[in-house]
Amino acid sequence: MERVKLSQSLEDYLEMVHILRLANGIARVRDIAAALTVKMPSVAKAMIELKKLGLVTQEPYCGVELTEEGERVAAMILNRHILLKGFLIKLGVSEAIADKDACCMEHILSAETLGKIEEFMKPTTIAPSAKKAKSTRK
Amino acid sequence: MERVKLSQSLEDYLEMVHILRLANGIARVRDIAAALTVKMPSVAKAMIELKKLGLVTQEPYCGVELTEEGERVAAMILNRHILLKGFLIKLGVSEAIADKDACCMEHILSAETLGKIEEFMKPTTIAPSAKKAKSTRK
DNA sequence: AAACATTGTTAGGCAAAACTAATAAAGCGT
DNA sequence: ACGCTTTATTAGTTTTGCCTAACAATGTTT
Repeated sequence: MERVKLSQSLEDYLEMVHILRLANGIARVRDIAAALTVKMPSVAKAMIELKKLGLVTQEPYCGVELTEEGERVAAMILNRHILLKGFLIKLGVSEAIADKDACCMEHILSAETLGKIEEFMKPTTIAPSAKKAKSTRK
Repeated sequence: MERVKLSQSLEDYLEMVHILRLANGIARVRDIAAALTVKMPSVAKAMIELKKLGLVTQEPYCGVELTEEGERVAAMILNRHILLKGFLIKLGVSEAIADKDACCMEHILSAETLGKIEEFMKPTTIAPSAKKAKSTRK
């Protein structure tokens, strides 16, 4: 259980790889760059880091793939994002802003805070992995 | 109305100057460094930046003072911090973690989200979208 | 007042994360 | 197949924000 500590930036890249693969089946450097509004060389460098960390694989000039571990970590980050976005929307924040703010919050909040938010959301949310599943009826 | 856009780091320094002045009457480089767990040269550099921006003044080898504008900005940041900390505590987060997470959140949340959190914190106000009032009152 | 301790500053280095410019590989279009 | 466009990589620069080490000023002790 190698706990890899990713920078916020690398978390964003990893999450976007996951999202693009879910959406398009493939995560291309071009699209990652566009989605995160950075240039392609920034993506290339980030992918080198993520490869070093064993979270993604990539054959030259091909789409980026996730390793098993990468998939696990990316899903965790994405779940945080979804949780936080839903939370903000529940507070009355508009969807666009909720998405943007969730994207920042997802990298910094402590496990404790995330847990409390999850509790707060329980009645209405699709709990990603309900740890203490109680009245988790949908 | 010169809207100065501070980095998260500079916001932290400015806020800490304010906090130390409120607590001790004076903000010394030594104490700023200790409070933010950085070294003194980092504080010195940050103060140079804040001086350039007209937010603090400092005579060599003396405590750091806030300009009128600096005071205004610092108070705004501190208010955000207090709001967010209270919000997290209301969600059930422990005080120490609430303080730490509030410190991160205060730099990144949009005005809209802050506004909604403010509404949430004063249930006496007219609920804009009356869902189900959270019975989390003390 | 001289020596030492504390506090503050300056100089220089390092790492992260972005950028531009240049190069290389792939994919088409005729 | 040749050239052009798109996509990806590499090299090198910039900015930010931290650090250590060395130096300067201030304060305290005797």
